[in-house]
Amino acid sequence: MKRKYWLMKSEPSAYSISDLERENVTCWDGVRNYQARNFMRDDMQKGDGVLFYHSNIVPPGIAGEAVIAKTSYSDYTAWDPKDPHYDPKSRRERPTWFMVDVQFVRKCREIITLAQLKETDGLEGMEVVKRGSRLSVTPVSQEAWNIIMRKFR
DNA sequence: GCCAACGTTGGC
DNA sequence: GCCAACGTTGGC
Repeated sequence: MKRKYWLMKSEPSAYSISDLERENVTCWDGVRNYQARNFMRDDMQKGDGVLFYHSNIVPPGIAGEAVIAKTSYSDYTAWDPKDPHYDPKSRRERPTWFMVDVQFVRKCREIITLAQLKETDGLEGMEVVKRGSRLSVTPVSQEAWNIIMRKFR
């Protein structure tokens, strides 16, 4: 299957690119949005490229590159009443929420800021540059990926 | 801290 | 099934 590309948001106060660098691999738990879940559950394949995006910080932007290390499986944090993302709707026999494993590839030398992304020709179609975009997992086109990879240098 | 945008919930 | 109220996200 052809390699696909994604942008995944995280608040660095909760989990940053440096946390991923230290851990190497992490499970992307806590996603509680159906559209984002569907992308993870149905479309992500091992080896897909990931833009690791820092949200809710100044400045927001792409902080590094990662790769999908494991396809989706049940997000067990939904079953834990003590977890902040606990969801009683999700049953073990019929899980509502899913996660994937994400592996560190590299950090950006400098954050590629949202402002820069908005100014870059060819990235107009990216979800993250659109006004009011809140989806935490979004597909990235091959073209957009290539443009952004050039900015990593 | 503010608030626009958006998703979810629940009464009807 | 509609839609107002509410909660969350996330840029600024």
